[in-house]
Amino acid sequence: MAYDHLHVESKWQRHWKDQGTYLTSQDRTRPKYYVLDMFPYPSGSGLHVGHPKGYVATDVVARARRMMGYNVLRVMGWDSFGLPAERQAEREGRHPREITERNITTFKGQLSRLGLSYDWSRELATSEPEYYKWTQWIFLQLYRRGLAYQAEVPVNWCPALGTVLANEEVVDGRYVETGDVVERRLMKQWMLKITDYAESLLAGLDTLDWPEGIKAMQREWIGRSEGARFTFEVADHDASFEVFTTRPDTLFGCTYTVLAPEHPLVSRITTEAQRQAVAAYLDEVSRRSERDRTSQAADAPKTGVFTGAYAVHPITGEKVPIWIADYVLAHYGTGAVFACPAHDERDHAFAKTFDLPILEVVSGGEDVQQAAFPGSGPHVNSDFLDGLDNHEAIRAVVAWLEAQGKGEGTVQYRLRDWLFSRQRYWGEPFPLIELEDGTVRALSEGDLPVLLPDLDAFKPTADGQPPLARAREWVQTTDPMSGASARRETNTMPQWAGSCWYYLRFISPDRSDVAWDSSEEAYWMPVDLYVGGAEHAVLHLLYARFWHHVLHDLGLVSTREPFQRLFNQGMVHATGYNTDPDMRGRYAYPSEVRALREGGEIPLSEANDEDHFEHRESGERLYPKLMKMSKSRYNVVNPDDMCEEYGADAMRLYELFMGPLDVGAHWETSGVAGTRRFLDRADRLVRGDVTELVEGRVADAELDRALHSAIKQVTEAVESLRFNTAISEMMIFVNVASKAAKVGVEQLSAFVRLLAPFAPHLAEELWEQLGHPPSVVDAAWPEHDPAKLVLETVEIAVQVNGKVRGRVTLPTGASKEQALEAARAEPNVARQIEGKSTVKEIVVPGRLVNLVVR
RNA sequence: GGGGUCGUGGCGGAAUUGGCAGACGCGCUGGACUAAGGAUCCAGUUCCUUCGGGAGUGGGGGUUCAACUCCCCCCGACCCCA
Repeated sequence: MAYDHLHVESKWQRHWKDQGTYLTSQDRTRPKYYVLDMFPYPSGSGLHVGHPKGYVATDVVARARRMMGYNVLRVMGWDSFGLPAERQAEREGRHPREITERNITTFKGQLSRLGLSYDWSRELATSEPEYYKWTQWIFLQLYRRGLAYQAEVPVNWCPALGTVLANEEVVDGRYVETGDVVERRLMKQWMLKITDYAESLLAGLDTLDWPEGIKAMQREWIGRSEGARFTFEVADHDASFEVFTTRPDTLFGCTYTVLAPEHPLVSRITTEAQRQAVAAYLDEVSRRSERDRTSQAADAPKTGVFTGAYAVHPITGEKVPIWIADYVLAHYGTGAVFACPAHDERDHAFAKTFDLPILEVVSGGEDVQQAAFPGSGPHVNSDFLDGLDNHEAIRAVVAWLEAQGKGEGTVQYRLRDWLFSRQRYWGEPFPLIELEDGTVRALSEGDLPVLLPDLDAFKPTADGQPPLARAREWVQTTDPMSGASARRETNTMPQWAGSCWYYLRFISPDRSDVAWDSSEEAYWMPVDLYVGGAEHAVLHLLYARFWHHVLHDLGLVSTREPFQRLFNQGMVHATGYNTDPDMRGRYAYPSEVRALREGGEIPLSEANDEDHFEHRESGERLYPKLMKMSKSRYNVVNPDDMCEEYGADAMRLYELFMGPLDVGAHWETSGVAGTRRFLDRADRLVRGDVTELVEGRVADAELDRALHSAIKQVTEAVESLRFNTAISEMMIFVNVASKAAKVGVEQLSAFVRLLAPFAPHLAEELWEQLGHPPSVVDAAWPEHDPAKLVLETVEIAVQVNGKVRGRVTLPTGASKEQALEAARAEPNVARQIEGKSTVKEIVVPGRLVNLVVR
């Protein structure tokens, strides 16, 4: 008999709501545990089963920690500003606020059904004025500290969307979301000086309990490199340019220099003879994206053009030609490099292409005319560096440059300042005004929030101004300080802004006088466990850390780092079917797919990649591929359907049982049926339908072993987040208990408490069934007894020459001699070793015996 | 091109970190109870086998009494950086 999940789940969800079960406790005597999910952007398509995987995992942690005596903060909110709502609003002719509210309702409904233990009284949305008031306030803190500035910078401009995009939103010259073409343009933008915090962000990583891979990605993103900066004079001009290099030791191998095409010096130094060629090249370059420019492999064709001008080598005084080439980027380093083709692959390829000289200065490689030698070795052709290795040479040349006042050793970061403005409507307005004389003035705290004005069109204006320029009355304002007329800033903040500090707002979401209560902040911070997708490895996590470091320097938060432990859950995949083997054609819904094997139709669930797939209606050939779930690929599974058919508890269990939390997993709905069967077996067991229940506990070593092993595994899983094996231990307990002649209520009660974080609804029902008053949510977590894990006898394997030839059962703790004696007596083993002499005997207590014979 | 993660039955995945490969679950096969089965229960399920055994964790080599686990080479997948 299957239990009625719809009844059980609605019953307990109502009970929890009526009792306020999940409201955060005000008890400050217990140890705290702040477990946080990366809050979602409430998209129009709703949740699919991949989204709740992390939420279910954190829910298990939160519930178990609560039972272990922790005071748990468990919250959810919405990252609700963003471009998609704005575009949806344009399509539907509604306001983005309306779209956003509708989407939030959908998301919340779907999440609620899963029985997640969120304290919904702390719900927040980044697009609410009560929230973004404080986002603006934090911006003011940054601004006052000199960390926000305006600059004319090359940006990714998307004409179709009428906005700039962040570098990370552009791949291959197109917006990753829509495929719209993106071009490079110089525009005045707000920037945040995250580069000032490069060293701090780098150092902080060492203190964090994060996956090494994510830390490595952040380190790479920050890209600290040590090297030297020095100056080249331009021959016959009153001009010079700085270069940065990590290999100053190869300076004597410099045979030419290269400026970025956008370098300000280019137009000044280009000779008449070269002017036309340079102009043509600049035009060509402007059409290439940055990624195209930098993503060239060493063997990819190099482009560039000679300016006609020469630079003076800072040491030798020789003249070397100045080229421009697009592999040098204007805003990385100094926008200029010296080229040493003998020891740098890109320089080598460039020199080969344009027939420039190649001079070896580090020996130890092959023929440098044929290939660059980037390795180390004694220096040659290098005057005072001759004979030194790379390390010594770098130190010597930097010392020389510094002594001559021509340069210095320096540290360079790849990290660039954060482009912080967007020409969009649905984002936080800047708390800034511009006076008529052009000075920018920050508003004061009392002027916040700067509310988003209501508009009925959300596209940029015809003359290319951001949508907010449409709100004429809003834009035209007066300076609250002087009463002078002023204009409001019409850019808005990027979507990353709101998510930079939401974890702080959850701490005291109802305070209207402060962003957060500092004593509460001191109690709850840092976030003990932060779970979300690895796709935010760099951006969100770096931006949020940056703000937090600044807030810490301002004395506004008590910890240096916001997220002590980070865990990335893997994505959920499902098979998508496309008319093209490379998935560039049209997708088909699984229900439209027919699978054929040897000409006959087989169920889709049995098919593999070797089978033939076609569209039921059109007969068109289809190709299967396991892919990330997404609506556009027609391969999503809706959690509502799972809850309806199998129940939220079965769905929750399957999310975690699929495989390790941190790796991708393939969704199979039949697996949910499996976890549901487990719950049904547990239900029947606790109801006494399969075996006799007795008061107290029964003395049954096997049963106790299964129980205590499950307690141990589940308890460890709460720390390690390895839930799949923990669930299997609970299954084993139910299997063992179901076979036992009788089971004690105490033993079942312990099991139900283990089950509670995973399947909270059924666990409440079973807890009641066992005679306990509600709620199991606050029952004490069981502890395992190591003594119960030891069985009286143990079966060990007997190997002969490394191959298993038999098994013997021994009392636990048997001596080596006993083990050997029993092993030799085992008939099959005895036959195998008969007439042979023993060379070696290996005994691993409780595991195996290996007899090496000849 | 560089770096990282990984590769185990028909499928998802276990394996105390060098000690019985395939736990647990899905699927499948047979049986029981059934008017019925998308319910439940029982048994089986890596492959080959002359039923003695033999082979087996992407492929090849190595270290070891013992290798999914450690080392070297190769192939493949995914991710990140160029």
